[in-house]
Amino acid sequence: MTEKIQQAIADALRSIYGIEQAAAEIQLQNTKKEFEGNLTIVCFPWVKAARVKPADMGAALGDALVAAMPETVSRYNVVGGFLNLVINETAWTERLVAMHNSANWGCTPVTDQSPLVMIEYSSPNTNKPLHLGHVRNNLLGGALARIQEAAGNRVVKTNIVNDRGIHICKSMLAWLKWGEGATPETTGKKGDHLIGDYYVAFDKHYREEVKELMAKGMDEDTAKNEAPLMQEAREMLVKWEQGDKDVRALWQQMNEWVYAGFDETYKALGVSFDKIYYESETYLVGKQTVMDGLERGLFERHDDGSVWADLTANGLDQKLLLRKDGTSVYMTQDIGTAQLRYKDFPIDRMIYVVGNEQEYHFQVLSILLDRLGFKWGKDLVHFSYGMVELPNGKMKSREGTVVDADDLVAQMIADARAMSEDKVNKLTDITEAEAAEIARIVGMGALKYFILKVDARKNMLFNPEESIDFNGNTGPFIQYTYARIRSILRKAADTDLTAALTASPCEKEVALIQKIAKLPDVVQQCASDYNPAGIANYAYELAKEFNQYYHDYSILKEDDADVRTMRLVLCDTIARTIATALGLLGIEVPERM
RNA sequence: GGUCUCGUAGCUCAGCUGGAUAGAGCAACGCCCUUCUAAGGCGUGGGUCUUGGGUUCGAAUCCCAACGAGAUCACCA
Repeated sequence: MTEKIQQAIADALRSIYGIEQAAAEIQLQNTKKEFEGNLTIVCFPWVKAARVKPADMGAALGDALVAAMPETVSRYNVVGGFLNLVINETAWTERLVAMHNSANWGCTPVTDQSPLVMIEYSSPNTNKPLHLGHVRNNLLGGALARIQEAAGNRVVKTNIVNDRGIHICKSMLAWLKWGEGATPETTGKKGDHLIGDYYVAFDKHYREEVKELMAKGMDEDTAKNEAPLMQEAREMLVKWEQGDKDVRALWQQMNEWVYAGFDETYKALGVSFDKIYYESETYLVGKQTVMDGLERGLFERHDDGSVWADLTANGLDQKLLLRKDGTSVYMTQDIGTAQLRYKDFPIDRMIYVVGNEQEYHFQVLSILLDRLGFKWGKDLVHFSYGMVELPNGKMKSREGTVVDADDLVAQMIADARAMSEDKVNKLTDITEAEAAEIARIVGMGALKYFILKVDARKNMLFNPEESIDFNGNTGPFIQYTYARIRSILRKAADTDLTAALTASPCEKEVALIQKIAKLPDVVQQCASDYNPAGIANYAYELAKEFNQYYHDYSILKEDDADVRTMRLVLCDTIARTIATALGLLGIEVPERM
């Protein structure tokens, strides 16, 4: 419909004023509520070329449109340079039916020919449990993946697990020293939390050692370097690299505990991956790739044996790729991971979901991958998101000011449960299992929406003192709207919603139809902007608009059967649209709540 | 110091490639449940869109500068 109107305007501009204007670029916006009409065309862009007054142009275009497509444009009005079109009610009915019948409403089908987009997200270290920052990463990554897929891309979700390095050795060492053989089974702790405890223990003892050494007159840097615990950790890392049997066995064991813990958290968050890479498997590939690049003359070796990339041509500095002892750095590992991935998948576009503190890293990685010949390297996307801050600053694991992911999830679900039991008209005829499931869906909905509704680039504030809301602009508000509609539809289960609609929508209903109709555009836009928050905002606006309608209009009690059916179709389409939008964010919808 | 983000109501945030009188939620106050689910709806109050220039029919939006907040510029990952 919009395409036809755009074309008609382009035709009118040409025939009346001799202005050539590409139809697709003509902006049609929804008319503001204060004015009569549904769609608005802004005439200002052409008045100069046409040498007429804005209002005269509006009238001329309005006349032309009514003449050209009377079945769609029933009338118009002009305010200043704004041409407001009133679209025929039957056109809206047709629009509604088309959306209602659309099998996968709002989403573009994916084929074998669709571009392959790989999304890396989560990427945890295996020495401590996940916290709120990881939650943001995981939720954003999952949402991006779903949105890309809805926009018609093949999507591969990957995770690169940082399972090796000095930080793992710290946990291992502490466990050996003070763990007394503790396991998740003997302690009843989740594996990731157990290991995290030893990471903290290491740090505590280590700091004591440093303090003692400094008391003996050693300067801080030397003390940090020479503290016995740190030396032991380093020795352990060397042994690990050498493949020492005992160290590797312990490493394996502890990682398994951590993975079991992560799996629980991932499951609770509704996060999954198609392919998981481990740094212990990619870092050697990275070294090899760098060595190959060195041979091809892409990099250079310094006198001390270290290998560097010269980025001065790109306006950057030199970047180390291999230390003089031949060991790899962060960048080397990311190159190796890229190499493996490229071997595994025909990647067209790569998206890294990583915090904004690593913007420089990805700027460099992009240059290096491009230089190495990865076709997607140059245009790799660093989806850079802001930090989650607490009222008194950033989260710091060492200072214990972290919001633990598992605690938060449990708290949200408990809050949701309490909330539903406080309700005035709470559900009484449900089983314990149903109540628990609703609390899970609603609690997680509140958490996910809270995080995803804000622009990912911005730092966001989380105040643990104030629990996440369930009223207002929240996930539960939207879920509640869905549940209300489902309740109506259950009561009208005997109505045939596929029958031809004869009733026309009223003004408020037209506004809702216009809102629903935007879903495909919103999905496309949010996919190309990498903007999950746009989906959240859309879902909220739709839910809010529906709630007003729900308050003012009766659906089941409408006497006119034709109108009633039309309203049911509208409700059904809105429910599906809400479910789709929330689904893209990884938020489930309850049938009742 | 260089680079990159961000600055909108008391608080947390929307405002898409410039469009009509800048919007929500929370918090405060006042209404609305014998009526399809009150996790809802309606209303009141609350703003020099950090500041100053520029671009033009029109700027919260684009450009420049200043101020303020954050990130980054490691042989840490």
